[in-house]
Amino acid sequence: MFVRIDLESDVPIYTQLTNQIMEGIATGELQPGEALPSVRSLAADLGINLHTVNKAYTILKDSGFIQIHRQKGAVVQSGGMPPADDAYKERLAEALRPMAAESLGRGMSLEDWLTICRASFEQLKAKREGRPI
Amino acid sequence: MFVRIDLESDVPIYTQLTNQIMEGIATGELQPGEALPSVRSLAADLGINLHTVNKAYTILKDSGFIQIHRQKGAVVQSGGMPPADDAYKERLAEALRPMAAESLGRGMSLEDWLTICRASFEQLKAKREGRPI
DNA sequence: TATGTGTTATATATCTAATATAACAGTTGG
DNA sequence: CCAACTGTTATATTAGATATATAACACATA
Repeated sequence: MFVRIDLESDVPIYTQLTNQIMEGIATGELQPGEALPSVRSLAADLGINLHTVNKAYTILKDSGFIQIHRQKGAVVQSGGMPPADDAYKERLAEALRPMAAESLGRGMSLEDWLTICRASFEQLKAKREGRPI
Repeated sequence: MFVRIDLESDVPIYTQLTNQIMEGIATGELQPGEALPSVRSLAADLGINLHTVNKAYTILKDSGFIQIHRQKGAVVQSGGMPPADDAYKERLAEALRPMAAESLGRGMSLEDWLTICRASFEQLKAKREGRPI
């Protein structure tokens, strides 16, 4: 697995896991229909508890990025990813606001800001496109 | 004061406070040299504890957005705001990554993403420029 | 029938968030 | 000088989040 957990980070382990799996899905490193490791095996691999992995899986299931077949395991969503609807865009804008405020406060220009935003997105997109489907 | 606290939010109160004061500074609603309310009066206004306000003030002081004169109170930084140096830009990019990943996963294009990023920044910037110095 | 899924249920330890009091050091206004 | 106001420090308590440890359950399947 490609997951790396930082136990020193102040970001909760289940959040790190959720983010990295989501990133894997976004970049195509994890293909639709592809099986994720079982909660027990991934927990063992990472040296963490089964429930911590389960919490990440549950979050991803609830937001629609994976499916969980009760006796078969977790699988990357194959019936289309959840849409970027208005509700999501609003949540996104809300989350971006404090960052935009701090950047503006530190004297960044709109161009500075957009450069970093663009880089963050393109980096992931490039990863996906450099990958066979 | 312009601060609104949402007690139902899962965002900690001191973080909400920190963000809103930072936003006030970024938009110019709070001018350099301007005094902030004392920890006790702001806490009373918002119906929260003095230490919660103090925590927000301490974070803003440590990051360089306000100064604290021990017996005079908290004042918006007048000696220049902290810069958007490489360390900050790296932290920013790191924080943006999970959001970019989810947006990409949900099928947003680079243009969709940049539109929302631009709007978040411009909204604050416009507020600042529509304000006399 | 044994094994491997996710799930549920308890229990525990540790840390964060928030509150409640109280006191201290130093400035400032009456 | 004295009362009032700053931030600061200290202690204690409550509630919740995070993470772990065990154990058991329901269900499919090899």
